[in-house]
Amino acid sequence: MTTRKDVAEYAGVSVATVSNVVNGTKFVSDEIRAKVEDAIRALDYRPNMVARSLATKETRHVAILVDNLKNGYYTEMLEGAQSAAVQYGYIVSFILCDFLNQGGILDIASRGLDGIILATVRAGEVKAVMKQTACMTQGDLNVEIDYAKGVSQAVHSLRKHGHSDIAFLAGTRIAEDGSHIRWDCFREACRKEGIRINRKLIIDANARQTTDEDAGIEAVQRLLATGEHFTSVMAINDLMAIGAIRELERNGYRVPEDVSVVGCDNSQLSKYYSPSLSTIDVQVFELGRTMMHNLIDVIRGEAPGHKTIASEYIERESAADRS
Amino acid sequence: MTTRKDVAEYAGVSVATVSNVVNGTKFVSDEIRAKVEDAIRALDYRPNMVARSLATKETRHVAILVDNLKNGYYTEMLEGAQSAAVQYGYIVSFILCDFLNQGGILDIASRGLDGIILATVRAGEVKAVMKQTACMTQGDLNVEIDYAKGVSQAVHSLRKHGHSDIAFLAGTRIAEDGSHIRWDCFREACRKEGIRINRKLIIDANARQTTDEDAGIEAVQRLLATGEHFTSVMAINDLMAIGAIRELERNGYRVPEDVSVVGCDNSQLSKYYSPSLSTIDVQVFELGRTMMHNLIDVIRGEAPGHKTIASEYIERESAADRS
DNA sequence: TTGTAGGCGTTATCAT
DNA sequence: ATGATAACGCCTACAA
Repeated sequence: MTTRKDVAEYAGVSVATVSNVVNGTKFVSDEIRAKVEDAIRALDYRPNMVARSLATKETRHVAILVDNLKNGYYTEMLEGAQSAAVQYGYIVSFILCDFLNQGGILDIASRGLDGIILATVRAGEVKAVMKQTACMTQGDLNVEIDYAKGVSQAVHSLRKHGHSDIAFLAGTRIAEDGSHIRWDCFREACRKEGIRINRKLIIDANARQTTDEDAGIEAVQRLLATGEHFTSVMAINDLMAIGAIRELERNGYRVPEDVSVVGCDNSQLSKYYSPSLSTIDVQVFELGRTMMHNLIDVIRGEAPGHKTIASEYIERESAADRS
Repeated sequence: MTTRKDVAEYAGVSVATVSNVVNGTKFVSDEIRAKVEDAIRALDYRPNMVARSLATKETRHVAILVDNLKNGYYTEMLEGAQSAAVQYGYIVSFILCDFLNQGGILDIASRGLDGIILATVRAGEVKAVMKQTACMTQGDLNVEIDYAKGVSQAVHSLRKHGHSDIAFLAGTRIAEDGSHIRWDCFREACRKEGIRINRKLIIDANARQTTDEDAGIEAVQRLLATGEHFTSVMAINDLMAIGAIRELERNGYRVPEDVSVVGCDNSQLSKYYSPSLSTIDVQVFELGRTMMHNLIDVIRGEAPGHKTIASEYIERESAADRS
């Protein structure tokens, strides 16, 4: 491995000068700069990031902590995050929450990461332990998702399809992962559209810890048990929506002929499921990109700008006029 | 940040001794060891990985290079890889091929990564450039996938369902991503089952560069154009299979009543698609886990053991007796 | 404008 | 069984 010293000797200058041309730290005369650059080329020199990190306390290495990679939401966010990171010369590691327990946290603390994005329900838990590194959630990074637009488009569309009795499947993590925002948006959208919300059609806080397909099934069971009248269902995410459809069909309801169903996230599934799922698309790639962008701002001591991520209702087969 | 020197002073020993108890490098008397351990606890000392890396030339930081994260195949592999890495104290970064062009390669070369797993079609391209780091493909790491089992189970099942005219949608990257292995397995399976392969039903090397849903659609169009008789279709992956189903249905064929369709990969989609897709499950998590395990072996100078990853046919709705 | 030298936190080689 | 101390490759005052 060729070091900066090699380059200095080859070019007949001091190591400091090499540093200065590599980093542009100080002004270097054109003549010497050329000599150094030639030497760098000739020796195929590449600065050693590890040594640089030791000296500067800056690794240009960040991480993003996610619950899992099965959910397209997270992977798209990772892609977005990487797209921003690479632009600034940062390398990004992913960390799965599951492995955090296995002694992982402490290990991470010693790696000198410049920052960590916490894209997990367990953000608080992590923050409490990791004092060494800047651990930032979506909120800390000053980026928010404008669910209002997509949700209100969805509610508007449902109303135009003749639905006024809308059930809402909220899932359980209502306070932690931002789904309460969707609920707020839903309420607001109904108000705007002049739709009266029937409290009994709000299926809230179920027993299970996740908002997956089974949660959707269970929610519909509880919904049907109420005996209340409804013609459409909005779910907190696509998986719950799919579970809902499945359970509705099992009970003899046709979707969308009898009941319209709307999900949230525009996951890959929603497009391929049958009936294809009407859902709310959130620009998750952009979300990831912005979070990383802002994290790097924070690392550099700048205040992160505020950004709002757009959402949009996408209508597919699962929502339509009642037949 | 508390350093080793702080610990040494606090415990009244030398820095070298602290190292020895931290790393277990040399024998340390119980008495002194206890003092050091107390100091470590009292000062909440954590060794600095960056400094350690500079001294040892070992970062315990690896990367895995993937084409994208949209494909569940890759994300499951990442999860598997991480599960092994964390066990040995390695942190893993992911790198998307797309961002490699944007000056990324050189940046990576200087980070002192201990190793990189190349899970991409463009492996050769990368290997040529990255001489600094150990770049290893699945083959280099001595792990292979036993497609034969799953494929032969599938063919066997199709035969029992009364299918003997099986079309095979091969896609285009037949030489690069291991799909030719599936083709070999298919041939072998047919031989074992006594099924004669009709060459005209092998839809090979299409114009497009990808093996996605559209490729499946196009393949079926070409298949139908041959005018040959067939009652079932095997596709190189799930997305192509779904495209195939779509195009078959558009042409008035019912799946599985008229034509049975089998995919490959057991992606999340295959379970949710309607009709749910019969497919071949490959233990991709285990694949990722083993690759990382073997990579770490290589890093440590040991020869990676050979491992075969299992595959298994999973029958769902899309394959059945002809009606 | 360029060079010198001390320090970043560890490891590892020698002495003791 | 411990302790000094020179690397590791780079950055950065401070000198020249």
